[in-house]
Amino acid sequence: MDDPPRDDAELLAIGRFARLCRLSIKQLRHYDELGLLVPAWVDTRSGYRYYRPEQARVALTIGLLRSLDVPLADISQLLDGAPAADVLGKVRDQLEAELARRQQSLVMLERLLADGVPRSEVSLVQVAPRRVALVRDVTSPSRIGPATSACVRRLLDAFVAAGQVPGQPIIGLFPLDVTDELTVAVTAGADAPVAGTTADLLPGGTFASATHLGPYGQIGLTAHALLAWCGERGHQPQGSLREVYVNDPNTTPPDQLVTHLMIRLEDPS
Amino acid sequence: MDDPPRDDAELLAIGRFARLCRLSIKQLRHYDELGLLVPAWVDTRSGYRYYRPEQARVALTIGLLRSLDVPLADISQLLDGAPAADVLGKVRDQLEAELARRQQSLVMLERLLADGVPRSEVSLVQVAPRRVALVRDVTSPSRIGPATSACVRRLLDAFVAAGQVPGQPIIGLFPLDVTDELTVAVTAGADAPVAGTTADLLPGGTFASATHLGPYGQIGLTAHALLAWCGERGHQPQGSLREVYVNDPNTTPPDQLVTHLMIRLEDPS
DNA sequence: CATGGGGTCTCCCGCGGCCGGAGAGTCCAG
DNA sequence: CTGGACTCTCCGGCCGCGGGAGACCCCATG
Repeated sequence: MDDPPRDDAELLAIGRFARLCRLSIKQLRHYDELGLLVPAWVDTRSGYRYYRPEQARVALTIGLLRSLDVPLADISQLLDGAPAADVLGKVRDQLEAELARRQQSLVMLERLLADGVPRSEVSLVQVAPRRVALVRDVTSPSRIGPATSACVRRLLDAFVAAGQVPGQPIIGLFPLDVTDELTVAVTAGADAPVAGTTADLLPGGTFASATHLGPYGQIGLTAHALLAWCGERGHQPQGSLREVYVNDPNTTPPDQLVTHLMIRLEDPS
Repeated sequence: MDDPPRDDAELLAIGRFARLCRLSIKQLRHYDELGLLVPAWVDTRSGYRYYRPEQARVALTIGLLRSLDVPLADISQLLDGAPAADVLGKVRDQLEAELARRQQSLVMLERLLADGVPRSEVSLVQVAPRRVALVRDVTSPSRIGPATSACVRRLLDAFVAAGQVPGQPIIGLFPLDVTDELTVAVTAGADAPVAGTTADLLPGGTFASATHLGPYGQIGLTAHALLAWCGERGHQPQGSLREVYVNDPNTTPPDQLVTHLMIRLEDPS
């Protein structure tokens, strides 16, 4: 059992090794426990861990990757010989998504700081059912913006290719329960079917409606105000949130974009 | 004790209320426990929580702030009437710093993906002590880049104001143990004192040296290689990490910036 | 050869913001 | 009265350690 070191002079106790590779003793013990960085020799009697100086490179690499917030599980895979491109690529993609999300958060926070928590005016409107052409995509919460733009492009292209003209402003449909995977759809009025799109019927009924002024990235704030209004009155919103894009974002400055937000309320029956 | 509700019809059990304000039951219970959002009435016999529809606005506000990663403690302060500018301003600053850090991580990850974990060539050099003019600043790890640039500007301005010319390339000094607060310093050779700077003597001795090619933001990778080299050989680095800036970052593309990294090794005595 | 001081061990708790599940009790419609 | 849906509390888990308690160990002195 006892694995006698061939050359004691080379072995470092955990404290010296920790200083050498700028990790804490706690970290080294943790990495040992996980099998990530096992000491070159452990005294079975005292339990003391001893490291070889050559292990410093691995230790420093772990520290480097940790400073980039790479999870220990991924570092473990890397050290076990998994292809760096796969593991780090995945980590990079996650980091990129997270970064985009937090940048959105920052923008929202700025607006909250400037205007406070919004309390938009909400009105009740009656809407008739409407025949529409629909384009759909499944995406993650962080990709809502780009995914919606892409859908709008596909929708408009389909109208152009079919030689038709949208009958009403473009409307986006978004599920209310935002989980990690959601379906976005954009529609435009169309009495005849349009190739490359799905014909659909948007239900009518009583809707609560609020108007958002500003960039699309901050629609969440007005949506919050709208839902708060419904909640206060005990209305249970049904179906998707509708966003009616009044302006063309290509020709309108973001600060002046107008969007109507609408949510169907339960039937009063 | 039992607080009879004046109007039962208005009260919602936790499940309905959760659906109304798009929170999970677990979250609501947690917020109750923290005193963040206390049910309008709790049946003392069964323990059932009942909420009033008007509470939906607060609940949704909590959800909104949480979606921006605002910590519950800060939300709690806000709801207790703390000035939004203070609390949210602090949150925004933290988010901004975190964002900058992660963007650096992303850049580093990209380089790691392209080049793998670096293994720079390291050489031993003898360096003589040197008289320098020094400018110092205390900052956080995420602000190293800007803080160093600012120091360099101050240093050069001081030389200009004193009508002197730096004798050698500018050298940055950085502590090896990066905690949450660190002192950065930049120096340039100066035989005579320069007003607005501190006269200092950089110790000489044996140094391990590696050369970094590329943006300053990725110096950490070469520093890692240098420390790994030292560690493998059991050398205990001493004092600060020196960065010798060979080019002028204002006239050199980031990809072609050359920086010598040097770290003093312990005396062989 | 004892002593002391600094290293090191294991074990447990805590952080933040929940989620998942177990096992028991509650509510309400048929 | 029964059954199914709802709700309760309590416990454990996540991730990557940090802090601290209490016990043991190692080595350089006297």
